[in-house]
Amino acid sequence: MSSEKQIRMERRELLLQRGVELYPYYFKTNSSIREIKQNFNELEQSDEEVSLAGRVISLRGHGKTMFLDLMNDHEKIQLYFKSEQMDEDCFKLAKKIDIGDFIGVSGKVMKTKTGEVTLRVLKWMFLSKSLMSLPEKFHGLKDPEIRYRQRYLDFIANPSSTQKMIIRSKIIKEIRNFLDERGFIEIETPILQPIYGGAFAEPFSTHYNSLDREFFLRVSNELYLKRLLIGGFNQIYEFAKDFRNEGMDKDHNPEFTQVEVYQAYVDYYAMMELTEQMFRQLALKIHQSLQINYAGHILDFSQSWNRISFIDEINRVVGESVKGKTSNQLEKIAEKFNIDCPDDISGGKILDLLFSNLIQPDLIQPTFVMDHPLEISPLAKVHRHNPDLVERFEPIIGGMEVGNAFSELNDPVEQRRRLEYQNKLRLEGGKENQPLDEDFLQAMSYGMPPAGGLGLGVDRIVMIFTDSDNIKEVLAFPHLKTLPKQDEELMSDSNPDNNSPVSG
RNA sequence: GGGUCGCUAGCUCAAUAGGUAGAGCACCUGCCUUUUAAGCAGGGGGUCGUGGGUUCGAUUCCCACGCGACCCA
Repeated sequence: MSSEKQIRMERRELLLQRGVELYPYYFKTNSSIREIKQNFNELEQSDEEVSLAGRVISLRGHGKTMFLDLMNDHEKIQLYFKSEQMDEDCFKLAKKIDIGDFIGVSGKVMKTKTGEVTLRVLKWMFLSKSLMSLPEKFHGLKDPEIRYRQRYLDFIANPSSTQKMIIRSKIIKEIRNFLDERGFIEIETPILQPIYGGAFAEPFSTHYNSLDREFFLRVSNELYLKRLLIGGFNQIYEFAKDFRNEGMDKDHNPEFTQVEVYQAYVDYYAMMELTEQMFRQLALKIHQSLQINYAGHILDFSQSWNRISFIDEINRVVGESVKGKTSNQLEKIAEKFNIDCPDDISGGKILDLLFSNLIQPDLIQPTFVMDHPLEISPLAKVHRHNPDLVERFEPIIGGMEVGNAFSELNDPVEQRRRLEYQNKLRLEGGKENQPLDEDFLQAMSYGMPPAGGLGLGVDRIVMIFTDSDNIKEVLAFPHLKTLPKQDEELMSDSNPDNNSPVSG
């Protein structure tokens, strides 16, 4: 049995025995692959010696010469090793380079017959020896399971995956710039919360040892940012990792990133404008264009977004007015459209299902869906012209919800009523309904300014700007089910002295 | 939650009307001083996702399960 790993292990041992340094502490470079490619002519004329570091990603040996491709910082350059141009031992040692190794080299630039910019190596050293073979050089790595479980291999093998991470970083930076330019300040709020709230979702729970009580990973940071409004901060935002204890699919990861933005003294119309401006700026900075490709469509950010009414759209699609309909009547309508409703579902929830199934998928161009039922929006202010609705909008792009925004409810008495109702539903079994947060209600009693609030799903925005059809593509480490083997290991590691059988 | 498809060498993929599996790249040995999916010659490598069942015999057929992809709810 001689697997490649074993062969490489033996090679490693042999080299170490010979006193070859395989894992040195540093390597000083004086150039980069990009720089060499950009300044090739000058470098060639100056005859200057340049040094580079990187990972060997392919290797072509020719007896007394060899060609290697070196990758660093997602750029690639060819290296040329020639026996007569370096110390004999040095060249012999080069025969021990494996694909995947990190090496440091110095030499002079040249072009090959075919015109490829190449570094003619005069000296080199190992920086790190690899024990595993990399994915195949031509077909690369395709298996989505390995791509996501061993994401580092995906980044080595698939430049488009790397590119998505780079764009993600740019988007986050650009949203920060956009908000900072407008006077917003970023404030971090707790991820571990004694009471969760601010969204419809089941939480992850954990145990806080020193307090000896259950805590929750936040499903939202909304109630904390509102406390900051109460505390006198007028324009605030937070990039928040939120955690919702639910399944994963194409556009859901249980752990996801939102940017939540609050501004005092404005309503949801101001938040719509802010959203439009933000996406315009993102499109220009990321793609240098107000039109971007997504899922075979051209999304146009040059215009004001479409604004449609949640209820009007439902009325239109179901062919009758849903105003005043009981949940039983709504359930019958849903059935007509082959939409299954869970037991004990509320009327508002059914309307939400109708909307997301029948209307949302067709909303490709940027659209604001406005004015949702009060019942499913406990933190939003009542609509100024319709007591059944709230002032709320969801930005929809490419058929996907990318956020949620309100004219924020700031009447403490009404807020208590609404949260008490939510809590009642929760106690009756509504797992996604939020508990009553007395501390938050007390804060609001001191007076909260009128405000517009906006939450945007960063992962989904990145999906749109990278033309990705799956949220896993835009997460560095998407959640996957643990493999059975891993499960066993985790159990035995975490409970080394637990011999008692686990029931259930 | 339901349906469809997939899981074969490190990677990308074949094959078998049921008789213990192949290719390319990668790897090993040798040759090779401008190659670039280098080339030539030789070689090694597989619990065919897991567990049952049918069978003289299962990677192949059946059942269950796991993981993943897509579609539906």
